[in-house]
Amino acid sequence: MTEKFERDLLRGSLDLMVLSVLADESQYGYSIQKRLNMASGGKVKLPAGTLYPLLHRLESDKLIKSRWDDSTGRKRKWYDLTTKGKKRLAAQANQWQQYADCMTSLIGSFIAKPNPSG
Amino acid sequence: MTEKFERDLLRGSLDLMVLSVLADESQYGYSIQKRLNMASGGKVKLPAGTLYPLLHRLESDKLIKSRWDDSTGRKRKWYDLTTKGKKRLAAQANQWQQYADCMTSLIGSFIAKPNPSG
DNA sequence: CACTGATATATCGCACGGCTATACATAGTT
DNA sequence: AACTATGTATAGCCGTGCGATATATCAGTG
Repeated sequence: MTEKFERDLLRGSLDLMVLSVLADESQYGYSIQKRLNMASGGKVKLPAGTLYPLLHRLESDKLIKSRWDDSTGRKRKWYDLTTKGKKRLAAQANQWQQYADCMTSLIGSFIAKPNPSG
Repeated sequence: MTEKFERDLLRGSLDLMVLSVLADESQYGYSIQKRLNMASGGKVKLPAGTLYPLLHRLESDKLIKSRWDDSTGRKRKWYDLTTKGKKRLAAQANQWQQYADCMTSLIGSFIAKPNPSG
């Protein structure tokens, strides 16, 4: 039943989502994909064609850093937040909250007119 | 002090904002621009190059309909929600709320770890 | 051994939409 | 005349989510 969110809705918040997951602990691409899917109740289904370019972008922006590791049997590229990434995460989270509050009040002020009859 | 929201953050919700404003009463482009700016506390500053193409898109999608009127002295293009637009507005508002709730819990679950020490 | 499906990463190129720049017209003020 | 606010419009740039595609390993099954 759970539908995917529309692409435009995700735009601008995918970075924040990925940064958030990495705040918890080291992750590799595939695990990020699974965790976001789980944590969102199946609403966030990041295709590989979205995820990997995104990770490359975050890394080139020095927000995350990577290391290859195959000591666990599987060859995986692990990611961690940099100091810059942690700051960005805090800023983005704060900014998103402001945005969400703004949207909610905006929608409410025009749609949900107070009902005078109780 | 009030900063503009980033473009990617707005993406996917601008339609909803405009639809919301029109739910209140008939508006023309310029008035929509001003009302969104006021209602958001200066956070939403829609450039004309964003607003008018957006309105044209909504109209070609039959979500709003327009009429020119210069009886008030100024030549303005007034917009109203269509029936389809009202349905879309309700659906979009609902979808946005789900998305916002999801994002909030998602961010919270990874960042704000519960503090065991109280 | 062959086949299937999950795991794991990567890139190409399309589609879409917000925004800058630019344009044009009218009304009111200095 | 000049300037500002009002009012609408379009061309083209640019970033990014995504489908399609490619490649490789591992586990389980027939």
